Amino acid sequence: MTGTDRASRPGGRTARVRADVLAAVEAELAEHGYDGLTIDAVAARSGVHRTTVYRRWKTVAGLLVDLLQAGADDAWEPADTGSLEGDLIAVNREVHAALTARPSVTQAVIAASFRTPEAAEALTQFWVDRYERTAVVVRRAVERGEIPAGTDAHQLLLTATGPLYHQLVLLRRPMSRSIADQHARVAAKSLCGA
Amino acid sequence: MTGTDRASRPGGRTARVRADVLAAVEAELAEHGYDGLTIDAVAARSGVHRTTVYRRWKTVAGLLVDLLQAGADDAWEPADTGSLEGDLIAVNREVHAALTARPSVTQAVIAASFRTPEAAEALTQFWVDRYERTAVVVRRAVERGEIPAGTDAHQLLLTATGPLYHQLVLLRRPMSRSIADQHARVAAKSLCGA
DNA sequence: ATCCTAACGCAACATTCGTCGCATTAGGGA
DNA sequence: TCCCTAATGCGACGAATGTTGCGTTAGGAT
Repeated sequence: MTGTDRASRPGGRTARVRADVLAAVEAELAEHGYDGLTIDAVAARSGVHRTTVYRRWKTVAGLLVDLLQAGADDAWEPADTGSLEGDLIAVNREVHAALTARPSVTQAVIAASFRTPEAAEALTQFWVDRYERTAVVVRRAVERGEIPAGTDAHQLLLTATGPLYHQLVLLRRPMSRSIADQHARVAAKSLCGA
Repeated sequence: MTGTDRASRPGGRTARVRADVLAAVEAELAEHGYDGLTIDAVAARSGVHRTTVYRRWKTVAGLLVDLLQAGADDAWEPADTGSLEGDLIAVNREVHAALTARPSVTQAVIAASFRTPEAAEALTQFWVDRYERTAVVVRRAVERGEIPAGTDAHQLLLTATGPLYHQLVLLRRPMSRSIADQHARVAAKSLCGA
């Protein structure tokens, strides 16, 4: 026996179908937004049959989850600017760019996460991973002596990014990049009273 | 001529139907959450016919919007504790309670806002109103001399409440009340470097 | 008390959504 | 090259969702 997984065939056609479908998802997303994202429309545009899409991705949210994972940058890491404030500003600018892009895949995935638990779980895992990686900016700040050793990295990052997500995603109001920077500065100085 | 709106009849039966339907919405929400909230189920429970619900509320989101507006407390105003920090802590505790309640009508309406533009608009208006009313805590702090006169109230409130919404709604992770308090304190002291 | 009509109930219809059984195609190993 | 079968295509089906036309009921004004 070979010992490999017998029940999979990720070869040529399967990969091509996946690429076509995900491309169609992105295109439909750009044209009609998340609301107009239908399995039928994706199937029609990609040239793949409805049934195939249903079988492999199950739901609209599943399509977006796959798109999210396909586009996940495994090599991502936060910028190192030399100061906590600079690092947090860089992080906030990335978040700001992702949320104000048109169309925003991030916004679409967030919307999907409110429909099916699978999408919610995938998005949560994505963010857990991202916030864990970003925690290094706090550790570097501790090593530089900018902030005390016991600082809660997640809470600090939440202070920086939370206002952006709330304003741009939930309140659905605009936010300038400079205001986003200011929230990063507030977070960086949030320990001055401690 | 009377000059009143001729095309409306908000009388007895109409009001009763509305009350029954909204009560059914709340009950269904409590039992099955937002996912299990179906127009058919609401109609069946309320004893009102499907068609009537479709005609008056159109969508599931419309039902929640109406529930939100019906439950909007027009007399609401933030607590006055005597200090900016105390006021912000009180605000954050209200937000925390609303988001961690089970079932949370707020969470349900947020989910609905990602489905139809009408729900999104209603929720945005609701929050705009709430944040405007809450701005009085900042004005009081300015009068007491706690913070400078030019302080941006919305930005300050965003610093306090943003992390809560992000953690509890988008990241879908728990947050203790004491951490919520801490975010309020961070916001209150966010101007120490200015 | 009587009339008008907005709002509602009812049933049939149309559409969309998701599933199932079976035939066909095309990787990939022997 | 040949064979096996995973993956896809295809059409039909059932269920859920939303719509329409029409008859009936009950506010509310006269």
